[in-house]
Amino acid sequence: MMSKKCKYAIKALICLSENYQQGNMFTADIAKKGNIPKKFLEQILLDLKHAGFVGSHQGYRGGYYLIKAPKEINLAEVYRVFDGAIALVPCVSVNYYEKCEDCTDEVSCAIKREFAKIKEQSRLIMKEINFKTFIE
Amino acid sequence: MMSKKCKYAIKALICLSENYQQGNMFTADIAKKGNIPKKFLEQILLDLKHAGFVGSHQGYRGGYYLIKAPKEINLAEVYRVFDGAIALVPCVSVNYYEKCEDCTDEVSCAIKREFAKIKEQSRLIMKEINFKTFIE
DNA sequence: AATTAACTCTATGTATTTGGTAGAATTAAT
DNA sequence: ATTAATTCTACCAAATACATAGAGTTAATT
Repeated sequence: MMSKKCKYAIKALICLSENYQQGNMFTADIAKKGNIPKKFLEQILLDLKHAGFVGSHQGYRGGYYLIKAPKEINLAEVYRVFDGAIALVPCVSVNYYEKCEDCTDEVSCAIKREFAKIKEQSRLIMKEINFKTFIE
Repeated sequence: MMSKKCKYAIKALICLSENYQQGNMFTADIAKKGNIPKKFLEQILLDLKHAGFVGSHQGYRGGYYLIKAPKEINLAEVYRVFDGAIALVPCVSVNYYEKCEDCTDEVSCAIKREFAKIKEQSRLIMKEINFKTFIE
């Protein structure tokens, strides 16, 4: 399962995609529209900013806006920011590789072999889904 | 990511698959072979028993053995026992359906629409992988 | 019959993650 | 100067993950 944080992030990005190139949006409005706790959403939008998906204007009448075109943001990269690896085991992750603690021989590991296939399929489908597909 | 419990369960099932129709195995031996904490493995094997994958003999020289043929056990069903839904959002899960708390209109929800595709792909690939594929 | 070595079951414990809140600081248009 | 927004850091409670502990049950062997 995906974390709520990640789901909220996706909802926020959908909101901002619908408003793409039409100025910024208030956190409060995104929160209301997406039914997301405002203070929690603030954190999420900051994360999205640090990750380079959104930009912000501070001060009176400030807010958030999408930097990249909706089509140029895919689900895989957003997922990774909030929930980390797409892979189900760390040893097959490209972006978050870690050796499994219990593993004695990674080369011959059947779990690694099979879960590499799963990861690759998941990665491909999540890469195909972008925020234009969400708002259509 | 998959829980360690689920990974340990898969490792145990691989062990038992390799020993299919050759009598039972001791928890201690599976634990040693899989580098799994024995007491934790005991719980897991019990869960696998309650889920109908393995059988056991009690008492002196007792142990666990696979009930179903390795080919007849797929990854999707094992995953569900330990980590629950394959779906990334509860609203697209068949076996663990729940309405999302923050959802206002499930019918028009773009997240539901897109994540249903992801779930279906994941489900298919995980169903294809069985324990014969693991031991080959 | 006693011993031994296995599974069974329930309770407990600790560390991490998740989901969120609080509040002060900063910024900039009005 | 005021107002209304973002920024940043700290904190907190509940749930989950990852075990460990120990008593009880079972059945082959001696």
